[in-house]
Amino acid sequence: MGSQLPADLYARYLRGRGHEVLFLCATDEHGTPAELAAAKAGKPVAEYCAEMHQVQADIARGFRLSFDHFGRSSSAQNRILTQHFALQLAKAGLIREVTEQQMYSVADGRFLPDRYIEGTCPNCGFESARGDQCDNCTKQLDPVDLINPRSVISGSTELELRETKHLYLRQSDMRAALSDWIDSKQDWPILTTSIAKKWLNDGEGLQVRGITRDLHWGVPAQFDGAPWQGMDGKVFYVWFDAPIEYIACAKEMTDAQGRPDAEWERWWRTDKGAQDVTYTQFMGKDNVPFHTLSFPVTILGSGEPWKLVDYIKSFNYLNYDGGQFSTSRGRGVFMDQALSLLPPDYWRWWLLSHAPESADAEFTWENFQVSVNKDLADVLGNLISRVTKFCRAKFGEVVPEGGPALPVGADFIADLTARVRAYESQMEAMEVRKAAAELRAIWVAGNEYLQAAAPWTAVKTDPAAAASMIRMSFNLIRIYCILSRPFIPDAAASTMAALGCDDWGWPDDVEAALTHLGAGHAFTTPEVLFRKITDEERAEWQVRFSGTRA
RNA sequence: GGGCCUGUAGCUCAAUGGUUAGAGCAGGGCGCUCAUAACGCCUUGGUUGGGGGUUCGAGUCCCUCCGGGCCUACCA
Repeated sequence: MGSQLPADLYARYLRGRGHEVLFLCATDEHGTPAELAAAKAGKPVAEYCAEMHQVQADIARGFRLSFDHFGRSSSAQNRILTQHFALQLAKAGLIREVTEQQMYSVADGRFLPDRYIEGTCPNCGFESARGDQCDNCTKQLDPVDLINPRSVISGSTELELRETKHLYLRQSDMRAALSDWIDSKQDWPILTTSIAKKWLNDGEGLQVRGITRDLHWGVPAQFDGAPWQGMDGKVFYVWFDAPIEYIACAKEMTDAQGRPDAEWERWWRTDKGAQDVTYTQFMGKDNVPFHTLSFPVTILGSGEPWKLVDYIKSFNYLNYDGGQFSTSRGRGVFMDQALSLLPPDYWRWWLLSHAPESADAEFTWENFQVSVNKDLADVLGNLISRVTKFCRAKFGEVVPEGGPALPVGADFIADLTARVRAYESQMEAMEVRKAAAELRAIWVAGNEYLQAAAPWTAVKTDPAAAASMIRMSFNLIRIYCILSRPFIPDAAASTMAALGCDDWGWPDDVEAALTHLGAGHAFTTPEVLFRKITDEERAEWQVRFSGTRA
């Protein structure tokens, strides 16, 4: 959710500005964790993943994520495309077969990744050291170093080294091309490029990497036309097939709609219309290496004209009240629970205005309460309330007529225009926090205006002047709906509906937009747009989601 | 161990090497009465983690120490 919300914000903004947008997201369904979770739930892995996808889809809908398609990496489209890329990479000489020894758990009937093996650290004697590293003394380990090794999955000590064959991607052959490409991206976030450069240059540089695993669940690595033999029962590594799903996802969409391949290819093939596409990816920092290096190797190495990413926006982590979110400990409020407490706009606003762009961010209930109550209820919600209720009381539920067309001077319009342009700049730069701050300042400007104009005073002596002020205030609210829609789509839509308007045209010309709704236009006075979070609720939630110390 | 990020007001965060380090919230004062006990104006508050250096000038660059975080290639 941390990176999906900013992606949704950006997609909605671009649509609002009239751009054609294809916003894709998918569940990554392969890998050891998915297999184990399914086994734990006592379900076939395919069934389990289908259920999980549905859960994620419901959450996405609940948060109003405006995906054009929400795909699955286990789709037939992705299987075909993943195998296609593997074949292309093999033809380009970028894949090699390696036979190696790996730990096999007889009881579990599977090879175990290093992390799934525990034992006593030969260095410090810590009894729960993992196969890759000891959490106690931080020493790097190899599973064969462990004393009394056992499977994390079953606890079985019946482990043995077995020979197994895997495909390796010769990423190192592409090092120079990747390095040039990364260096050309001067405007990427430091977080993105620093992670990429670290992997490119550290130690011996970018290394040949295994792209298959000994699993039952995944895209089969052995298929018709595969130039390698003896890979039965092997699947591609999740991080080989998952990014390819970005592409396959578009085909899932057009297939589902019964539309031709040309319609997804124009987004993805630079020889079929994608040369004017701007491709932006949003992700948490843990995913950066796969998007800056391994996926580009797949794309570039294929020798085919696939669209390469133009901008990668990466985020740090969101922590919960002094520590990490923890599913097992019930620490933290999770996305499905969040929606049962409050509507999506409340969460969107907080999560976006506090997006962990420069450093890890922290969620606290106090901070959340203050943000929602102050920004949404007091500044924006109350502004809409005071304008509509004043109008209803003095002029009825129509935009009033009379007075000057615009009751403000050029300086007011210039100032508001400057703020709108600044907001656009921040949104285009994907500076999420700064955009939120600018939007809030634009809301505040509405309250400042009302205070200075004081239509409640003017109405006593010069009703026409007051009418003009209120008329402009309605138009200000309409502008706020348009500007705010990427952040708080539900509130924007309900307010726009209350205004009896469905023209979401972007206020390129702020002055013109301030007279868009004319006298006589009927409206309905909206109910409380954002209710406040009470101290009692906050206290209760704080306790409910504090978790149990393990 | 190595690499990267980070440390700025009570809290959350800003500040292309360039006036006196700024916002929001919290605190204090005043105003307003249309509004969701809301809004507006003014205001208190800083040895920019410590120390050293470069520079006409350092929150920003360099060194060092301290604290927090991430990564280190079979977790994904």
